[in-house]
Amino acid sequence: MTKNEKPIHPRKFEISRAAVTCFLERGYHQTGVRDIAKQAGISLGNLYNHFKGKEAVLAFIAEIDGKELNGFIENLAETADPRAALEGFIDDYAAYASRPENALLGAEILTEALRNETIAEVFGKDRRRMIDALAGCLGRGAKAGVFKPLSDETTVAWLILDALEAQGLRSLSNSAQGAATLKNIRGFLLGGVTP
Amino acid sequence: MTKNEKPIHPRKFEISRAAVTCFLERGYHQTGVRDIAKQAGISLGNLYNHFKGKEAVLAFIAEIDGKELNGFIENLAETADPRAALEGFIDDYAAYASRPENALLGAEILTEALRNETIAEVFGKDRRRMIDALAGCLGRGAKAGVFKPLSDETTVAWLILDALEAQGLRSLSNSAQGAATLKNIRGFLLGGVTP
DNA sequence: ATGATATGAACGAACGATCGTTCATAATAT
DNA sequence: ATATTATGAACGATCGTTCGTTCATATCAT
Repeated sequence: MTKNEKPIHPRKFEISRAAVTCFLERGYHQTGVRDIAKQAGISLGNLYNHFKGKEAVLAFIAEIDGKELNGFIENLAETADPRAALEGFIDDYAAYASRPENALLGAEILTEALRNETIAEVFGKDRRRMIDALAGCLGRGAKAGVFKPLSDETTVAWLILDALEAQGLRSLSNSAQGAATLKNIRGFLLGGVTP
Repeated sequence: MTKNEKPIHPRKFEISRAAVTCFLERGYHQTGVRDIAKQAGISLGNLYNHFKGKEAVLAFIAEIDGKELNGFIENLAETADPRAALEGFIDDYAAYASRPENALLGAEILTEALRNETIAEVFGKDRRRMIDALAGCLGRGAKAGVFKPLSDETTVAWLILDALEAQGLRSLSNSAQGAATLKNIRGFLLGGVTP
């Protein structure tokens, strides 16, 4: 299934990178296809040779973005010590979520996903996998006795993700004292799972 | 300051209610002024007799929305027992945040606030007041010994708000088992502040 | 090697629709 | 009569998309 697809044209990535730049600057709906083409340095018509339309560009971006989560998923699954895995995840994902591109683009994709089923599907897929990996880590930790038993690991996993992402979004305007705040969030979350 | 302003024309509220309906259905940027006027049952031109423009409509909505938080703020400030205040807040705000109008409109306003300074200001004001009230509640509780001392009450206040709002947003697509999930969130949050 | 044919990337004019806003004017109320 | 409230045509701009076309390169037959 991974080999019978023809390789993706490099231009497609160039266009999607240009689109990201535009979406970050002005937002998805405020960005026109002409803006993307201009930013990519190509013609309007050529953009449509690589993408079915504007929505397809966002879907492609969301897909790439989703794949970026694989690193987190692997770390959660492969780190033997659940506590080390969780602490590592919190730090790494906090750093990821507070990078302006990720924070802004994530918000953009999330709000679009609220009304766009296509985007919702692409967006939700890897995200769901990450929640499962995080919940799995919590479950293993509870079984090993390093975490307190939780009645619903998935809910706590979402809560952790929510806290980190919301903080990342907030750090856009409050660029100061992000590190101190993160330390407090980390402390609260870890305190909540420690027996 | 509250009396030297002329009373707000009832039509203005009608228009803003119509706009809310449209924004919920299609989103802010996807909604045209004609949509709002039609939904309100008035002419296009007349809308501009009551609002300076489209953005002013959203700002008005954000302002009204912000005032809706006053009830929560008062409860947090006036309830003598900090624990009762916090528990009441979690339940009430969870119910508030999971109502589709509030969840969707909140997301809409938040993303717009990311790039629109006018909206950001209107949106952030009462929100900041609520965080302060919540943090104050946590502080009083810690002093009274019913909560554990927190190194930064404001950060925990944001975390509580984030968890409830994100869950509200999630309940839009996952309309089932919202009550059970909320109970788990509540448990985790309360566990985190209990000595 | 040479010419014929096929491929697909690139272009930008043009389309119809819709956008937010303005404005001259009509209706209504005081 | 004088404001106030209402109307919808009209404006210029921009929207996402389609279209016919060009052109360099690749494939193939001879």
